[in-house]
Amino acid sequence: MIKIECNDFNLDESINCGQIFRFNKESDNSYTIPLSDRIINVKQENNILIVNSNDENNLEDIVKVLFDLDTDYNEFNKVLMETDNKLIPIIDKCKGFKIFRLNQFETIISYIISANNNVRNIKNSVDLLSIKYGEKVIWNSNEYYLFPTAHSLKSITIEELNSMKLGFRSKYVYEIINKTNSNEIDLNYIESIDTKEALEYLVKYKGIGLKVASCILLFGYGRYDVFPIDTWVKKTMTEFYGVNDMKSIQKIINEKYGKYSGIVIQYMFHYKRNK
DNA sequence: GGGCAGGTCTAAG
DNA sequence: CTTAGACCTGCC
Repeated sequence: MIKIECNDFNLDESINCGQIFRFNKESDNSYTIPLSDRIINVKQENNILIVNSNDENNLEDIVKVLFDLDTDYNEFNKVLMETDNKLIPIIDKCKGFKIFRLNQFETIISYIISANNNVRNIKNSVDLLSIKYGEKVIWNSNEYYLFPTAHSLKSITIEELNSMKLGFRSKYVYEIINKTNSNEIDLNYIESIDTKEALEYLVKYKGIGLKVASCILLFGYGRYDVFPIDTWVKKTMTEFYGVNDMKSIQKIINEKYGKYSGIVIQYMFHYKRNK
């Protein structure tokens, strides 16, 4: 067990705002989360995170990266509230919220599945994939499953993906798996290019539109300057600025929130969805 | 039973 | 280049 000090972090809010699909809330109010290579269990007590894992190697650093603990969000929030006073009540509600840094391949697959889908179904499909193809971890005599790697999915068929309730998205996921395995899609390369290029790189693939690509870059690559505009953000923008069409919404977000757009949008998502 | 859920693809103008 | 329809699935 390790303890990590965390200031201005709210685990509950951050984990329940839809950015991560695979987690379990335990009876003691802790959360169990499968990461790329291990299972962690996290509980927050004030400004201390109590973290357990089946693998404590480098655990503190991994948790800090996962929850973006070393980034000072107060600084962003201050600038944003000065730029746009409409954000003040939203940011006030989102105190302690952090953008998670998730496994990149898992993020790509999960957000392709998210298109025109609901959270219950998304979680169900991602869990089915993990149980069937992910590495099993036994910890404290419980069974957990990591999200599968592209390599471990190399022989999956469209029919199997259909049986995991991916629906019309099966063919998209199938293509991403194969192109990742053939190195046509290079997840490390995306790290090296700027956000605009990375968006163009991702939207070439079927099933990845601007929204999904933005989520991949926000949660898989920590690019705060993307803006994944979904139904909730649209509703917030309509409420605040009376605009409906994507072009106007994009323009306002880009001009007002700039390099922090991704964070603002996540705040809006949280604000509107829980209203 | 129709509508909807963190959109995207496709065909048509 | 822009835009309306269709789309798997499960749950309300």
